[in-house]
Amino acid sequence: MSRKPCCVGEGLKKGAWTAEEDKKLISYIHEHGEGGWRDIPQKAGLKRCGKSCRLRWTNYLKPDIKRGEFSYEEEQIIIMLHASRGNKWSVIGRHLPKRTDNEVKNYWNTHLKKRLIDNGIDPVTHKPLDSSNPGPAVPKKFDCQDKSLPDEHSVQWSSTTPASPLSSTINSVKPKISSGETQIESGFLRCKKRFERSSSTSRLLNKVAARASSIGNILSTSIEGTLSSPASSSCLPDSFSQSSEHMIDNKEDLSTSIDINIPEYDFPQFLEQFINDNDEAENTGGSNQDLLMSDVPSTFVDEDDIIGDITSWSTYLLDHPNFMYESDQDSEEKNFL
DNA sequence: AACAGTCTCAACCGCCTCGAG
DNA sequence: TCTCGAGGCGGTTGAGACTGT
Repeated sequence: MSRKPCCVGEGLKKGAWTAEEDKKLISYIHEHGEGGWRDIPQKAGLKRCGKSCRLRWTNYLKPDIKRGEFSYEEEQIIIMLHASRGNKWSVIGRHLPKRTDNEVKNYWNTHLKKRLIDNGIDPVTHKPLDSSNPGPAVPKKFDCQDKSLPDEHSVQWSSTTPASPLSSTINSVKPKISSGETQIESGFLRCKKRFERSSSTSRLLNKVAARASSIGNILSTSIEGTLSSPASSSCLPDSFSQSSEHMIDNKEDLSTSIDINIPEYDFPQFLEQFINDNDEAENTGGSNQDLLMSDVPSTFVDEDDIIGDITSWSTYLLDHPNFMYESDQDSEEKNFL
């Protein structure tokens, strides 16, 4: 049995909305609120189907919709969540305040997907496209290389540079250097350079990728409230359960209070902490597994406790909601140069 | 200036989910 | 338990804008 299309009707208008129609819809919703979409066209005096009205409202007319260019941070969030959730645009959209799922979907299809492919990353699996080579397949050049930068700022990956799927994917999105290129390097690029100098580059990159992937899972899972069920949380340490409850309690905050444009940026600090923690762990024999060749799946599960201290990890995220955001250039220069 | 090719994104289509009766 | 329908979701389309020649 096939259902009749909802928008079959005599004289129903299709296509682009006019300013007049927008005005009618807005004033009706302001007066009566959302919902009851089927009846709205008639009541608002529109020759549109209810579904069309709903879409127009949610994707375009709603007052708290943010339009325009996606920031680098928003791009990272999209990639991270896409790696862990796939084409769940509504889920991804919920993590981007004021962005609609439709906008996220469009942006992925027209920008990010293309960029990943250009950099040799499969946008579906988030793994290097050259799957015939099981080794450390990587883009020929570090993907954050900005053509506008002087040569000394171009980081070349060596053939042994590791690339877990997510690290490859995230690397593949060139940060947008703000106009004027006064931010000679983004914090991201500097982090990469720092990693290059590190003797444990491979492990670090893989772990960062693994943890980053997990952040996506943690955030998604917690915000959707699945961690609140005893069944799902019972397998986790008590400390994490408490932490996740804390996250759930704050899900409203997470979804609404994060201002993507906040210029604060703790990523360097986070990396410092991460590197220190990692070094400590290695010195004490706590982490001796080289993940260089490991294939961290996009839906990475920390079964082997690679993300050992998940409580402090999630706590860090809660305390530093802007950890991925661009820093003040000066303070960052001090940290990295 | 004119045309063709490409890109962007608002809007549509059809299937799915879930709650009400 | 089943059916129905509203709302939600993801995939796709196509008009208009943009870019290159």
